[in-house]
Amino acid sequence: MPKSPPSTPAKARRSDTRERLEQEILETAKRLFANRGYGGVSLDHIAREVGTAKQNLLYYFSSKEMLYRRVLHGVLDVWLSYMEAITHHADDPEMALRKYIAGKLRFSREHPYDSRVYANEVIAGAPLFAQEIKDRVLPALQADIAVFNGWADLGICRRIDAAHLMVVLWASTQAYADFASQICLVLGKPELEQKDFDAAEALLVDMVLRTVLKKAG
Amino acid sequence: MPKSPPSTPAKARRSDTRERLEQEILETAKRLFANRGYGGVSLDHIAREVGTAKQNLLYYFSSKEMLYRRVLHGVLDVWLSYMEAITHHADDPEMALRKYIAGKLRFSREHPYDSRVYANEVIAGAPLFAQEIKDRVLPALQADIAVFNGWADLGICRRIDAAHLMVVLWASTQAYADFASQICLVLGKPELEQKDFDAAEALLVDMVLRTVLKKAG
DNA sequence: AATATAACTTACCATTTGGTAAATCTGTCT
DNA sequence: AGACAGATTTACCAAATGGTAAGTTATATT
Repeated sequence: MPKSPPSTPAKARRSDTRERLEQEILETAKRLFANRGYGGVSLDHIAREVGTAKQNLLYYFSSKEMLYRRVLHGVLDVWLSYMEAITHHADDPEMALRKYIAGKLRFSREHPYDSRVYANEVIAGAPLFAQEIKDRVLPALQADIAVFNGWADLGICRRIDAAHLMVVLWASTQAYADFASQICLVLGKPELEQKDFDAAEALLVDMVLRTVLKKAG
Repeated sequence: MPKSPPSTPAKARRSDTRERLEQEILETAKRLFANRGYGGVSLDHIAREVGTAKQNLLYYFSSKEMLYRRVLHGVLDVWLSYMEAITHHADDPEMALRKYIAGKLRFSREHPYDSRVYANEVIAGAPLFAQEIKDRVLPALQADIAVFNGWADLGICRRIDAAHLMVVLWASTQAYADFASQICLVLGKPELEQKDFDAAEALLVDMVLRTVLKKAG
């Protein structure tokens, strides 16, 4: 078998492996930062896990802080990509809320490390992250809040404190990633399964719809 | 003025100052662990903040890990002390839930560092803490869940998934300590005020009562 | 006042930390 | 093949880390 088909542009291959390693470093760093926090992880630790030398990390990322910033940036990309449900269903409160809750729970299930990195950073007061949160998260949240208030204006749902509702939704869904270890203890199982996420979704949807929607009868 | 009244038992005075310093170390360590995580804080850092030498910390606490364990133990004491509302009002669902939500929010307001230390530990998978959580938190939670199920059995409230409801309550209330920095951003203010906690309480109580109670009409 | 003990400090130590500089290796292009 | 840039390792470094051991000061007890 030809180990490198001549049709493949040679130039691309090297930068491909570079990108792949870079990505692997980011993923590994994310996992470790998620579990032990920024201060609890050393470059050497990350490098060993990736299977390269610490100095090679510093070839890819100029410093530990820069590596962390890149991780955070990626986390935020993922986080935001799951958050567009409400504004995308701005005409249908029930659908929007269902999608939103489902999406955020899916995020917790599919990206627990991202969720925990984010949580760690926020708990620490977002020292390296405040600006990016202001620039990217805040507009998204405020758009969602505006949608809620628009519904109330139109009279198609009850007027509630949208900002605090967002907090409740955000905290409740994120808990299934961040606090999974303790939820497992409560549920008496080694790890969360899909049906646990389904149960969480059912409860949350129930709670939120009862609160937000105007009862027909 | 007599600097030490003879009536005061001399023996007590030395151990009093000892205890006071020990307490100050624990408080300072708690604050720093809360903000930067276990790995992000050094003994020297804590000592400087307290105003003593690192080696003196090691006189009071045999190692960094032991100090951290003591901090965690204290955190759990406080945490549990705020969690007894439900079982103390086991005859009145509405009152129990109101008190519970109010209590947990008060915990977040009055003990944000405790809350964050706890959150950090749980996010990390509770490596040093799993046993103590099993021994002390789990029974409390299961008692609460049993109370919920008892209400459902009696038909005085709807049958809901009590474990997940506890998660929602826990996460939502704790968020006002752990994620305060971001909630402030959303609310557009430098720090949370009492009225924000009041608004959170109103919304949460509204949501939970709508979900749990059987509507009269 | 003398002595024992508790409280604190000084001096050290091996290891680990994030980071730099230079040397080496490895594909790629002419 | 040889030059060249990209990728990786080797060799260091100063500072910080958790921790030990011995010394010094303050405080009780006799």
